[in-house]
Amino acid sequence: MIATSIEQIPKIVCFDDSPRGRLLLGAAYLFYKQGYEKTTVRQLGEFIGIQSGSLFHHFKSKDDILATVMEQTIIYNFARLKEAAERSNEPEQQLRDLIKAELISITGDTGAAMAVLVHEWFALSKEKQEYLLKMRNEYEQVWLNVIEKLRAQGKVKHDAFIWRRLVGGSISWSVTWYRPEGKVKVDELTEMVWEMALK
Amino acid sequence: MIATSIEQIPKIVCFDDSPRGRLLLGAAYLFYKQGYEKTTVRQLGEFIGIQSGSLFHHFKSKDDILATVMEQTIIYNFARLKEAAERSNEPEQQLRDLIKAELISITGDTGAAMAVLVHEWFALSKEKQEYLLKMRNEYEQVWLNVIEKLRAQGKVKHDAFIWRRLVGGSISWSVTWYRPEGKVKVDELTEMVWEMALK
DNA sequence: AACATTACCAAGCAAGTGCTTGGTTTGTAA
DNA sequence: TTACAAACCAAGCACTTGCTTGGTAATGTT
Repeated sequence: MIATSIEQIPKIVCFDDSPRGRLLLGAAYLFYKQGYEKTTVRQLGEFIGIQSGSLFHHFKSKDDILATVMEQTIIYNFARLKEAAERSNEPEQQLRDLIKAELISITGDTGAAMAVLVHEWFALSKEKQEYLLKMRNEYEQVWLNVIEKLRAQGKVKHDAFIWRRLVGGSISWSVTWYRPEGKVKVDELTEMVWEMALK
Repeated sequence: MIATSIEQIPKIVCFDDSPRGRLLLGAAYLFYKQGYEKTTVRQLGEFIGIQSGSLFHHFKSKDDILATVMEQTIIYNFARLKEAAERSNEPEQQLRDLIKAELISITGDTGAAMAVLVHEWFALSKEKQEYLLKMRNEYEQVWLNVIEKLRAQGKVKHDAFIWRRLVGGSISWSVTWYRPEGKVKVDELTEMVWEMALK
């Protein structure tokens, strides 16, 4: 059910394979599986194969580890979202690309890290929340730009913020049930969300 | 920002005003605001005005407190959902009533308790998860019955489970942003979700 | 070969954790 | 008034927590 060492778990693209990167990978996995509070520094140390005290050579606190996991996750997925937005000039297609990009972020290669980002948000100190929120706002702006174009074309009628939140909810919630190895493929799911959002 | 005693917080209809009920109310509030793991039995005791040890006269473990909060929340909101489903025979109207009922559960009187239910799910022991999952399935069945009727009428085309999860995601996600005292009223939000779901 | 930097270990401290124990107070009903 | 259970207190036990300290090994650069 739950892995006991870092060799048994899949890589996450956000983290390189330096000692520090492996530490973050292990942390993301354990925080994902057990939650931040339930994961002890001793367990994390054992998981990646070092003494618990040695963690604090790389990071100055447990909280700092969490914040770094989240930061790298945001940075990576922000880049992916922007890339998706630039793939087309046609807003309906742009929307499709954004939906798919976000679904992949959440259910695909960075899924565990994204789950941590969503789930352990308020385990963070206030200052670090504030810092990460700024990055989050940039991310949301990519969405809002596309939505506003759709509104200008009369294809979205409601308030852009609320609309985004409803659609974002559908997508984010998939972390609780979607399994990439199941029979529903990401492209199908993308299409379903897209239809709900626009029709 | 965060209350320091139980008199300062709003009541939750799931819990009566016996000593036990007040304990659950305080627990729901603190678990909601801080998370289950971060809330200590000492803090909970102080919050409701008794010694931490006295909590264990009412419940045999901290885990047991959490499970009871969740159980009562499910029972109450299951009743509310069933009531909503029985308010009409016309599936489109039934759907509207279900959406509104769930939005009220999450954003209204039982909001904090529902947030705990969603957020702290895997802080529970496996056995208690299993027990509560049975109740959760009954709850979902109410939804699926209505969706199947809509499918029979050709108003929903996709798989019922997935459709429910996308709609449920939009609704559940509202816990992260919706404020009842804001300008958007529940009826408007209900309408928006309803349109997304059906059109 | 010499040095500097990075990575790590072994041990442990101070504080906090859930929960137990043995006893006292409070409310209720006969 | 007596009887009894429910509600609670004061103290503390056994254990775990994040993190620090002073040192050693590995790595890379000149």
